[in-house]
Amino acid sequence: MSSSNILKNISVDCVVFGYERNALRVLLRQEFINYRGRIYEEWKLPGNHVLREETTDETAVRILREQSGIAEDVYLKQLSVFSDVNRLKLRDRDYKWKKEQGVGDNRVVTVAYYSLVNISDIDASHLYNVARWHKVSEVKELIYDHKDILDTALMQLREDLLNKPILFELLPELFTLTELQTLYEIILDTSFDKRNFRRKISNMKYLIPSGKRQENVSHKPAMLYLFDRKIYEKTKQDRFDFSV
Amino acid sequence: MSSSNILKNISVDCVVFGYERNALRVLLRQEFINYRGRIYEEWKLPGNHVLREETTDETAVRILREQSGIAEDVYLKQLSVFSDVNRLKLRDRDYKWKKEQGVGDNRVVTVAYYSLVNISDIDASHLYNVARWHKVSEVKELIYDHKDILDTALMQLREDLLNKPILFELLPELFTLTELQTLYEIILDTSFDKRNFRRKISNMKYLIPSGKRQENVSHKPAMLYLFDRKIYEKTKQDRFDFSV
DNA sequence: CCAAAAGTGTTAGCACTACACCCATGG
DNA sequence: CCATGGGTGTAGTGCTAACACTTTTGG
Repeated sequence: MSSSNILKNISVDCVVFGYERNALRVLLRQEFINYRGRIYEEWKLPGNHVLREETTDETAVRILREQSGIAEDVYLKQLSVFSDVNRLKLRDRDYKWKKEQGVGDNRVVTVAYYSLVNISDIDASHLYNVARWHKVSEVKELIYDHKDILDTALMQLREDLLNKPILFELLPELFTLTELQTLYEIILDTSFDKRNFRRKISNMKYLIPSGKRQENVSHKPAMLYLFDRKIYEKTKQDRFDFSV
Repeated sequence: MSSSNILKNISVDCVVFGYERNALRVLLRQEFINYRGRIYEEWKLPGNHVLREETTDETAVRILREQSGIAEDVYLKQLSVFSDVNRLKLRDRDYKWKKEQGVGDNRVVTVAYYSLVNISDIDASHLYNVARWHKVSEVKELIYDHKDILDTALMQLREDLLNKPILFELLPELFTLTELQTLYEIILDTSFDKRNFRRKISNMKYLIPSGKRQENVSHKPAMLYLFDRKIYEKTKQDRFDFSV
């Protein structure tokens, strides 16, 4: 990568959320940092510098493609800028490693994005370097300020899912109402009454029973639903409700 | 300004909203651009490059202080990054002028903030260069992509004021309920029923009658209210309501 | 027939909407 | 006494929350 091609002071980091085996997960990349004679195993968010001829949105798409094998259109939203002067220097070994990467500046402002993907859509063999899905609830420490970024993304996701039908992005095309409810409950860390949840769902005209049912389950097979984006775009309306 | 001190590729622009004489206003700075033998009068948002040793939040505060004489704590919120590759080149005369400013790079990613201030709190004599309050509804064209930034800020403001008690930031410390209602109506471009509005208000525990009343008005003097931030912080609660 | 999850209705309280008149003040 | 904006109540409607049992399938 020719350094005149990249903006040395600006990067993009992506918080890629997925949902698998009853847990919200985040895609992290592994790096090994050699510091004072010891090898540290570190995890970081997929990220990269912004190229001179690219918007930050394009950088985010490129990161997803190059580092996660995510080729299709996915939900991607700009979160926030992280610009703390010492964000790369919070731990000495991170900073030393950063300097070894050779991009040549130690002041990097990063634009964070978050993304929602359906894990089963992703060809795991395309995952760049060592990248793995981690349970969000079990992520303790990340390189630089990436744990802050992850925490911010999670807060934003919780807020967004109350106002926009985005959780479908985490599910396969066809899903059951119980799967959807469980997903809401896991991310919001709460629980809902099944009947009330379904009544609310049935007011959402863009959530459509597909006619197909689960197969090979040892209980009454559930109806599979799908999210119709076109109907949503047509019927959504701004909420006029200043409640706080 | 020594150019080694500043980040050439990163700036901050501030959309400063105020409210005066029944209109939402925005603070704009005037520049005269000499282009092909003609002087163009241009308006822009207050903005500047980020210094090497400062966060973008700090840049925004500095811009408000230096360019608007806004010294006190004001409401300030990060909006979004604008990173279009050609955002400075939308009009040739803007781009030529930018190059004359001598910061030395033509690829600038800007972090936009929006701010809410009480115009009467601001000492107008401190306004830097020529800066004036413009009716938001009458702003037609701005330099670079600043009109886009303003439009985005207005949309964000409309969304935020439905969910957070931020409009008080635009009013004097003591205000009447009619003033508050008019402010909502102007920004949202709608109208509310007076009794219903007041019922809603009376559910907001942090909105307190001060005991004082208007003076020297030729009608029944209205009660003056104040916004109690401490009570708001204590009593606010997350809304669990996925309605869309 | 057992285990497991699917699916379904009613009631009570609360919030939102629509709507019209009297009150207090300055001039 | 007039003009101006301040201030108040009620009834109907729809959303929300709480709550338990029957159904369908695989094993």
